[in-house]
Amino acid sequence: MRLTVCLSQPFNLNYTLDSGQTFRWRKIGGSWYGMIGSAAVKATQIKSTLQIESEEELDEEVIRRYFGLEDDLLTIYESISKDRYIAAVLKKYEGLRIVRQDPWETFFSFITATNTNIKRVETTINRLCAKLGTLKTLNGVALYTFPTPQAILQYREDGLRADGFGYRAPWLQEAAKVIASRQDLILNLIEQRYESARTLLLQSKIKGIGEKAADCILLFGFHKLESFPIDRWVKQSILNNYARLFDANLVTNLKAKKSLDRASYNRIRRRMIEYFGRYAGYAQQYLFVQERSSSRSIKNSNGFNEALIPLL
DNA sequence: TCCCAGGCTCAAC
DNA sequence: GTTGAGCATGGG
Repeated sequence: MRLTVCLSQPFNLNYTLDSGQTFRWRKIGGSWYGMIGSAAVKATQIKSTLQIESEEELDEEVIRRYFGLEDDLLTIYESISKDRYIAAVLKKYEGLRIVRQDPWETFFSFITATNTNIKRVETTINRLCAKLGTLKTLNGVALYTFPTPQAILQYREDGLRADGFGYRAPWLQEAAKVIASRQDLILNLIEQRYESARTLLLQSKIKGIGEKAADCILLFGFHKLESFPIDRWVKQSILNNYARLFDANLVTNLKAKKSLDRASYNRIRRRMIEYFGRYAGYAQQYLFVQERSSSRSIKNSNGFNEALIPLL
């Protein structure tokens, strides 16, 4: 099956799939290979079209929905352009969209992503999919479905530990158990708006899902666009660019401590949502990408931050 | 060898 | 309610 999706608004496939929201898409020769549901998909952007190739029948609506193409990005940009800095970052990564991933995969991925780095999340999760998922080959590229909660349960804690998930193994087991036994949770999370969905998710008391993981799950798995996850990078971006929004005590405290306590996390989260508005999640993702890239460029240069120069 | 990575849990105060 | 140690693992 081949499909051409016309893009009437900004979209950048590279920025979108290389922004730390997803862990399984692979870029091979200008095209991206990945899974949308149980369908292996090859996606190629040619100017303002998105070319889709798959063995399965895929509705254009499914593609649009997955890549967040139904978001009115121009309106979102207008809504979150609150200052010169964010405006410059939005310009730099124009077309980066929040995708709509499978909720269960998002649960699993962001429990795995706690206190580790993206590269390792990618390797461990892809390794697990190759073991427990169903193989789908597209143009000779091996792709796998994401293991069901039942498959994870059957694999047991020891299996996950052996595959490098470390102390998260029992948490992932617990998450699989909850998702397998309580379909109502997913349905309620889909239905509820951000704040109440967040409360519901944290009330589920699944271990490994704290403040930050919950926000990632709601943003990337349920498209709650208010959600503003604060990891180490976003925290750094806030210290660098938005300290003025907070009282000096909080800022001093933030600089001193490595990890963010629950109360501070929620204070910052609420303030940033208040500042950026109902599409705060989009602002967050652009700040995240910018902060990571500028950190890398510092390492690659002579202590001079090149990435920020063209911004301001 | 120590530090860090899309943090979180749990015990102690 | 707040704080801080401890946590699996691999890469720099």
